[in-house]
Amino acid sequence: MKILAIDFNSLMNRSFFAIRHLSSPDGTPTNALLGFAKTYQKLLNAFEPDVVVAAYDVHAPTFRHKMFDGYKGTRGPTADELLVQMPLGKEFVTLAGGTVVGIEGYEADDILGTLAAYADAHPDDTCIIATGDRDSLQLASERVSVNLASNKGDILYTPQTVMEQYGVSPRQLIEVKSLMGDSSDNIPGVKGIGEKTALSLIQNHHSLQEILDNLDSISATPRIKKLIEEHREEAILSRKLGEITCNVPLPFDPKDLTGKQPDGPALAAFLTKYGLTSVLKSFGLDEMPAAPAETSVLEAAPSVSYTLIENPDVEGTLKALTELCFLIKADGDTLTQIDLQTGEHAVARFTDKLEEVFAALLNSELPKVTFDAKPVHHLALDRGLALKNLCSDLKLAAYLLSNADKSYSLSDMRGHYLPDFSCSLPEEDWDAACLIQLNRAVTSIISERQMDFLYKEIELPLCEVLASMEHEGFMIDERNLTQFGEDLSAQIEQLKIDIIDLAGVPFNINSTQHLSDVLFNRLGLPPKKKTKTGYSTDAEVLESLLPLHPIIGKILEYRQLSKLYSTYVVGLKKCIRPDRRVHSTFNQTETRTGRISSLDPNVQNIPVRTPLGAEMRKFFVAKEGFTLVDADYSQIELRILAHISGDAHMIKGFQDGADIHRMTASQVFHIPFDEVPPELRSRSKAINFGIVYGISAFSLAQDIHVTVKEAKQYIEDYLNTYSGVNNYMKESVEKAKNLGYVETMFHRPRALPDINSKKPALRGFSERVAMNMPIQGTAADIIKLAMIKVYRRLKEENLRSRLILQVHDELLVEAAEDEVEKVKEIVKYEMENAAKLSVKLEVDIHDGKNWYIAKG
DNA sequence: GCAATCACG
DNA sequence: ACGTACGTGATTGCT
Repeated sequence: MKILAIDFNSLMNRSFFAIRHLSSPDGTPTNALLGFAKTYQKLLNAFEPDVVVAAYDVHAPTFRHKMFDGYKGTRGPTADELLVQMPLGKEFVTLAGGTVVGIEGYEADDILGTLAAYADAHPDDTCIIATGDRDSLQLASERVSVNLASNKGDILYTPQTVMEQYGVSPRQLIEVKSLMGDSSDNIPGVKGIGEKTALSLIQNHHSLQEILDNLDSISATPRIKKLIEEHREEAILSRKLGEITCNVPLPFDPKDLTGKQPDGPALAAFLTKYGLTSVLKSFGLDEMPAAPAETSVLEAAPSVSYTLIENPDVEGTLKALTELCFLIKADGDTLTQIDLQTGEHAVARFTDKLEEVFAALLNSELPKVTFDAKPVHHLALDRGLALKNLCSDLKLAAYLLSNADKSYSLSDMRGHYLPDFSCSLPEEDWDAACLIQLNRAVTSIISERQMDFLYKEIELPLCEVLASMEHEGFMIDERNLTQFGEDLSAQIEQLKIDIIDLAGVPFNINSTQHLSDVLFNRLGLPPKKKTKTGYSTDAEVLESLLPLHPIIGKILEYRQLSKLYSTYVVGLKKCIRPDRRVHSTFNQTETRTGRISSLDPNVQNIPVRTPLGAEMRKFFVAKEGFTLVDADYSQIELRILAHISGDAHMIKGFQDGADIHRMTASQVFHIPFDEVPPELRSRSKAINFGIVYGISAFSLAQDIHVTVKEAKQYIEDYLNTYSGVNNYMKESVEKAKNLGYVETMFHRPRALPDINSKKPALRGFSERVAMNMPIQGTAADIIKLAMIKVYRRLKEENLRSRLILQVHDELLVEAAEDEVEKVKEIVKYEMENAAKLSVKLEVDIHDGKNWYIAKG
């Protein structure tokens, strides 16, 4: 049997960069697909294999890493344009009679290696490896040859040709690489040794091991010997990294592989759909009856002919569909228009009997696709309906794939994922006309990036939970809030009088410029730090000036009270609706880390840290007959750090210790747990926080009021104690530098375009983000999972209690009084079991009639 | 529309 | 030599 083993990613990648931008009429990029299909055809003709296996990577390097090998053009195509085509390439292989295989945790190389090893072990079998990557040359053997695609045409490598070109055997290429390294694969090698030196060393001494064993006697300059000695460990590591794995657990036994004929009609339809007529001909399918009349339309017209039907029969329209791709427009709660894409080139527009259409649409069991589902959930909630079986929300998809954007729109998405989309409808109708195609493109990319779970099991179901929380709202005790405001207002007036009296001149205390003039010019107080526009008057500066003048204390008090008054009393009152509740909006597509944000009003920053501020929470109350249940994760970010770094000391700390900051002080400073002085505990707490944020000695010093030198020493002691944490920090930054992004446990990515910047400030910032985002983001992923589980249980168990709020590590339920114990049990269980980590997740839970009490 | 400040995790 | 903690939103003043 002759096996043709294709490095799918490598050849798709090459085709993508080799062929100028092309796309099918619906705007789907097709250049990589076309190049790959042609290459595939060429390989079939050249080698006439019995079976074809296309192996793909199921690991991180699919995104950005290897992606940019060989990219030298001036235009900046994004990785997304290639990723969209990956599933299409796989579909092509399947239709053309090949077998597609990818294995979690392995790269395509390893699968090719395993197939090569199979051929090596079976005298009747041979294997041809088709790739664009020289790494695979090490696989060449008596019955395995490597067809390397290159700019000068393909070259077929056998052990003889490898020997002729490199002067070493294929297997020895691994030894060569252990010395020279490979920057694209992040294999270090020996710094200072390049290809020439590495080849000559291996030609003379055969293997890395031999060189290391006989370092004194080898034929090399003293400089080279010194380099090898210094980088001995890296070389040994590189030797391991550079060898392709040849024992991957394949999902099939190679001996069972049988040659399959192409599925002619389906292949013809596929190639036609994507406008690949030249490939159609080379497969001899251009005469096939399955090729529909569309061909001519596709090739002739730059814009595809679409139909838009107004107000067709709803039931009849839905009956013909397998998936509902729709957009709903509303003015407040009034429906104004519903668009439904009824085919790749057809849109139905409803403007009449909208309530009926809406109900029919929502009641349908079909999978649903839309852009921005939360408002649709609201429209449904207002009507006692539910949006079921939502399988894609393109706004959420856009956010997951690129969370750096300020806003998301279908038009931007077309520009990015379907760059040449065009159709015969007026441009204002394109949003409704592109849903099917856009959904296909983005869901492909989400799968390629291992983000299916994040998308389908976290963000999509969360959307309904957030809609419900917004719908429920939070009851405000307006009477007592107003009273509190009046008390504040009176105090503020008195403080104003006192301050102006002490200043000796009337001025606007709210103006930092006027205040700065009074403090630093008129009263002659010493300025501490500058802002862009002048001297700073922030709380830190004022506190340092406290002993110098009685006005300072008054200003600090004024600031605190006016913040409470303007933001939390006046601001909050503006948001109270007739149901006596505030209905915040929870934004699911805002943050770079995956957290949600809250606005109008922001219920995630209600005061709590100062005694007076915490009073505010007494006005956030449960309705009649209900109680608030408040649950918060204990130290979730540090627990996640312990888990993802695998640091043994920190994990042990969490297993033994009730008080992690004391535990840290004890472990870092070698003091018995019970004898840690308060000062060291408090410093350790600051270090723990700093570590999570991506620490710098300067900032830590400023935070805990020690010298930078001392802070540096603390960090050093900390990282020596928690060496696993130290390694995690280094690896995360290293990963960011290589891949251009970092990600959470659930594969939520964050791009870091400045990570390799020459500007120290930009680079430093990106490095800190690389350390922090996976931690903060994983915590966000986990609490989102907990919210979904709590929401579902409250619903399934027919409870009247409702989830009403999330504050990053805290959930709040408005619980019916007779359900409180049940609710506490559910919330605690679901939060603690939302994810399985190597340390326990612990939740503190309390209840009370208002938020102040429920906080515990 | 930005800068400064301060509220939260 | 350089400027520093990570992530948000609301208010106020000023250009």
